[in-house]
Amino acid sequence: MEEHYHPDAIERDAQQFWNDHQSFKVSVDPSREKYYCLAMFPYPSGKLHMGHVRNYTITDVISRYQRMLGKNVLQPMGWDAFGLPAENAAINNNTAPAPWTYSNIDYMKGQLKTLGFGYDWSRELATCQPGYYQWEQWFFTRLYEKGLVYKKTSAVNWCPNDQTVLANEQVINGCCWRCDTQVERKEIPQWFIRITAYAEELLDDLDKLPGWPEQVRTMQRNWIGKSRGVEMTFDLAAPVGDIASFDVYTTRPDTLMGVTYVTLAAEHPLSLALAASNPALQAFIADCKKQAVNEANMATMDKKGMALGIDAIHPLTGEKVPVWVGNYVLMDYGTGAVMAVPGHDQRDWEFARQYGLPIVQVVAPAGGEPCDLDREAFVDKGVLVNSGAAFTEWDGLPFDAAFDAIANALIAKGKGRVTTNFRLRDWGVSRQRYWGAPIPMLYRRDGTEIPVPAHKLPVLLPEDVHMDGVHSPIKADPEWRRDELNGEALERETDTFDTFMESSWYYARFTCPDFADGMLDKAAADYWLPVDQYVGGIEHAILHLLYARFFHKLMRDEGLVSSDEPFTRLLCQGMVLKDGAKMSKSKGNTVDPQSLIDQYGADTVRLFTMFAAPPEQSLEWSDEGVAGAHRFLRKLWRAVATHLAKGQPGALDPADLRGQLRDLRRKTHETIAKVSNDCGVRQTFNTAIAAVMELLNEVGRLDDDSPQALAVEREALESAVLLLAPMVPHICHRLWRELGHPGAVIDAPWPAVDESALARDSITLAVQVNGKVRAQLDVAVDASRDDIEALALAEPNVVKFTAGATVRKIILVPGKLVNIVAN
RNA sequence: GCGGGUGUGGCGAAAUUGGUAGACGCAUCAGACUUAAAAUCUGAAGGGGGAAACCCCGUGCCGGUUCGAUUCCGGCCACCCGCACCA
Repeated sequence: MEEHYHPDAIERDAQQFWNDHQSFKVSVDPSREKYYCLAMFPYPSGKLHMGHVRNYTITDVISRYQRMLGKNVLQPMGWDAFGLPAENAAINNNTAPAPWTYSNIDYMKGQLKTLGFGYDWSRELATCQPGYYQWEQWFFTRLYEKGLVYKKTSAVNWCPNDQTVLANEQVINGCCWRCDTQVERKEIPQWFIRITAYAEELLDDLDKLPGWPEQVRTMQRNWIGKSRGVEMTFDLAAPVGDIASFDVYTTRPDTLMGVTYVTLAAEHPLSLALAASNPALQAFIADCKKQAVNEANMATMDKKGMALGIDAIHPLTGEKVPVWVGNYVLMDYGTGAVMAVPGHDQRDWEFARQYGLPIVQVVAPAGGEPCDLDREAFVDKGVLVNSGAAFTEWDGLPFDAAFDAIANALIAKGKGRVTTNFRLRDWGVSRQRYWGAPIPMLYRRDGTEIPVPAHKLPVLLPEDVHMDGVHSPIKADPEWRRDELNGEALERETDTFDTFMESSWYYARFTCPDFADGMLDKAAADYWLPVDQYVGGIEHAILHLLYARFFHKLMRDEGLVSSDEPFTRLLCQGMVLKDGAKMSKSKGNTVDPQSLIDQYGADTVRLFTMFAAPPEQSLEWSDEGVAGAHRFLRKLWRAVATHLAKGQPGALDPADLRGQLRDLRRKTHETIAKVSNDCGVRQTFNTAIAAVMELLNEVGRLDDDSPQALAVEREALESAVLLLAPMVPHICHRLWRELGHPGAVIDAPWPAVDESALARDSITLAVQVNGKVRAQLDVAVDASRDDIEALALAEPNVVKFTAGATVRKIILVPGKLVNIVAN
């Protein structure tokens, strides 16, 4: 065996072997247990960054570990190929999005190969291929026929100078990123999918996902935001045109008696009706529109309002309350109108203070603590006070009783009803951009729509286009827009799908990427789905993962898949940081994976990535740490080479081991047990690697060249190679061969723990006095409680700290410690 | 603003069910080998005190529960992620 570790040749050879043997190509095999391991597929942005490397290394380690457990492992890879950056890159590089995207895919695929990931490349797909998006278009028309798709007007960011729609990302400080013009909100017709029809199931089924991080389930629960509340009608004191009333929704009907005004959205029909004859109001509404469509902005901006000069009738008291318009009420949410209770809502309180509106208290702390509404609103649930002269019997009611009493009073008057409300809104899938899947809809002259029939699919996106930097080429092309059906001239929809559409079902298409007769091949999908382990960034905790869960249920209801949920286990990896900040081009703190692979080899990069932090935590990049990982691989190589140079080991006789040989064999099996648990259960690969490092340190301390010692050392080194094989597969591929095995290490079984090797004669206990460690005590493993207590009390340092005190009790934690409580 | 998370040596981290805080690695220092360097190996090391044995302090901050808290509870602070058209 060569004395020195040369990763370039070793890695080339191992990759050649896997390629020659088609090692990772898999097919349906009902006789074997399947394991589908999937990383969130990349956007082909140009080249791999460290976040990709981390994501795919974690996934590859899990895949290879599961393979060693004997499973039929599917690990595919593909490209989330549509999206905004391609349009910008095409403009900057004077090319079109398609060639830019395909060339990036080509380059990044080469990089993935040099990292040695075990993908079944025969299943590669890119979402910009017609063979992929045609099924998405077909599925959308199915949803349309089922009534799960509809069109409505909705707000977008509009640059009045460029006359174009902007993504949130393209709005910088409220202005267009190209021309710095102040962005406006504009209502345009767009397609929506009724995710709210599945809100209840999406919420309930979170309980069926014990393999997901609790934090992600909590985030999704809060995002869906199921609430029980009351929808009620406020009549106007005098009708405005044909508008005589409007509805509001509240989760706090207990505070209804504290309503001192109501606030409408700028786009509310009532606001618009009044604006027709009110130039000041027109100006205010126009001003309200001068802001981006972004909830974070909405929540943090200065609240502004204007009195509409009309009154509404409180549905219970019959009193008049003024109607206002406010910039913070959005037409998209709820009914576009809110009842204001400044005494018990902090936002309303601030608004009331600013405009001199009355603040009244109708809820008091249940425990009678003081609260001062001059300082802030009292927003907690409490008991009713001052709740109207006609309803004094409500005073003193706690929240639940107050909710029911007031809801019932509204119901009795025909002014309201109890409803379940979701914060979740329907999914707007229209994008006014070119580089996406065309939405398969056709329009008649009268504006009515027809879904594109299946035989006319796919609606192809032309790839040979010129980007002018502002407008979508398919919107600008009258030829492309023209279509016909049965002799009737029709116009095509020119909006494209949100790219979340493609990423919502790619995991299912990977089971049958070339299936030409439908969206999914049922046999393949039923065998491989659901995905056993999904791995990706925490930034996808809500949107992507919720849409994919939704799509899975839609596909189930179409009879395409048989499970309720797409991803059994989810691992959200942390970010890669450098100098404490997220690695990003804009911060200029990126590390190019390629240069590290060239310098140290893929195994070093993989090892450092897995060793530096547990997968769910952020990972602080360290060039010195990478060098350290490389050093460890050299040490592993040298350990095997040195061992082999000592000659053939004898036959291992486990029953006859003594002293350091028995200790080393125990360490070997303790390490197998720990690494198995760390990889298979805890998914803490950093501690798994640390355990193998400890084992190798012990091997280095062995000073015995007897045939029996070589046998123990052989077992330790072979175990180390097997345990590290998922993480550093190239070097382990070679070392396994050097150790004399004819088969490849990828096909070797995961090592088993010999329980008998773990046995000990004695153990060391910590002895505490009042919780502080005062001594260490070696005792026989079978020592009795009495013996241990006597030995502990006799320890000199224990005697010193218990002198003059009475021993109150002695706590014994078996195998760990003794705590003597004395005072 | 709302929702979720994180906080432990000079640094990345470990402590798996409430049980010896700092495993493993990086950086540092000392020693061995070497003409020298690199590489490699050995050792030291949380802070403070002490010749040593050993003692005191210490897991963002304040408080609580417990024989015992990095771990559980309450309140704060700082930073990070998401907020529906970035992917």
